Amino acid sequence: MTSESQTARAGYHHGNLTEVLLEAAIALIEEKGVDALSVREVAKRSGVSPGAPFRHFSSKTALLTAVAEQAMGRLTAAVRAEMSKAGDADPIEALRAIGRGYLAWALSNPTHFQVISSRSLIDFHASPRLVEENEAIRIVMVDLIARAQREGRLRPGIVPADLVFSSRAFIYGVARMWIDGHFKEWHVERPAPEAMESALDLFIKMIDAKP
Amino acid sequence: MTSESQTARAGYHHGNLTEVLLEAAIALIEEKGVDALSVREVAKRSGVSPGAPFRHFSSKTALLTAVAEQAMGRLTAAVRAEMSKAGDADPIEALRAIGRGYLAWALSNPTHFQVISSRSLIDFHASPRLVEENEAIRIVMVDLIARAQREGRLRPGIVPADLVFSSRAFIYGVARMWIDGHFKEWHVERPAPEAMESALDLFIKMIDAKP
DNA sequence: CCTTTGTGTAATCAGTGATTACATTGCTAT
DNA sequence: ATAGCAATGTAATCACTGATTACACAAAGG
Repeated sequence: MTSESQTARAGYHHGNLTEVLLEAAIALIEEKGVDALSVREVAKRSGVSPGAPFRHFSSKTALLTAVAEQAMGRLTAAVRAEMSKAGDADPIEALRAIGRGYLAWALSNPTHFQVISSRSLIDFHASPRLVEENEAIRIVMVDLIARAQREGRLRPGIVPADLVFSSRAFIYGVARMWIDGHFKEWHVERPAPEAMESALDLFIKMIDAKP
Repeated sequence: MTSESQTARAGYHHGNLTEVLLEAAIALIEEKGVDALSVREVAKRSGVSPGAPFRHFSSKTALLTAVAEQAMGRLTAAVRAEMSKAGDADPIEALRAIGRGYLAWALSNPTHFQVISSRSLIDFHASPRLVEENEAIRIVMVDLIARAQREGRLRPGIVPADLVFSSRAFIYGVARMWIDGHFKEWHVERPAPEAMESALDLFIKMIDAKP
């Protein structure tokens, strides 16, 4: 059992450049930020010539899209994990779990989140995985909100379809304010996790029929 | 009365390059997007050598920060205009006016909005104007929400300070979803202005003590 | 064995932000 | 008026970027 299974570095052919490039890209993004990413640097880190990555990813955008696919998988996993922790007895609590999972993940993986939500760095609609996984979470929200209304758990006067959009907008807004560094300007002094949790709390309180 | 008051193009010295560069930058951003902006192109459009802009803006970031300052002025103007239309009898309605003005402006000036809210394109905290104008609007919100609570117009259980943050997060989330092109994925079929208006409506309904 | 297909290299292109040395201008003080 | 000075524009250049091309090498299959 030789130790070449990880890197698989033959002399000329690299073996599994695709994966290595992805890892290198992620590491680099996490170190220097998304804007400072260059495929040349990724290539250098992978011990390969500057043009090599283009054999595996047709463009820088394609590389970042692949990064986004991996990230999206982790995001939905985090959301689902938080949901199963909450159980599915209470639809409102399930919605809170989604928000919590989403925010917690965005907080822990700012650069990944940035890549996912950008539409100039990646080509979102060119990736079925991205589209489908995003849609899956949306469907879950639609169902939960519909169920919440049926069970009278929703504040009267709220249109379900509008709430789906508004919930997402709210969570996305909180996450992006963090990512974009707006907390300071809005005098959020508490640690980010607490601030997000209490923001989430307020929103849930606002949609809930009764405390 | 010669017609050189606008451009003031002498032979060698340009006269008012600073302003012309700003206008060219804005035009270019509006044409090709923020990412495609280059100071070389700005220089070319202004009929000047590639290095000239750096006499007036120490870096590309500084140029974009200047663009942001101008944009921020227009944003707060739009918000204030909408506020004065609503009058200040009802604090809740004043808050709605802020949200409406903000969203309408973001919708009409997507690229400008993108520049303002970015923290990698511009150096926000290096510009007193940006910081102060942002803070001014925030103070208005703080006051309005405090007043709303005093007058019993706020839904019980809402902490004013939390609502300031959450309101902004919500509005920012809606605006960014639009800017980042997330409406399609979230099945917002209606025209954007309507979608934003009804999202705003829902939020106001949620914070209001009683319809 | 020999061809075909995939993969990496080397060289190169056009375009970028930024810096430097230099040219030109116009204002100000004598 | 004119000498000097500070401001402003130019030209050349640097290191870097994403991307493309022609070519070198290697493994797989007939």
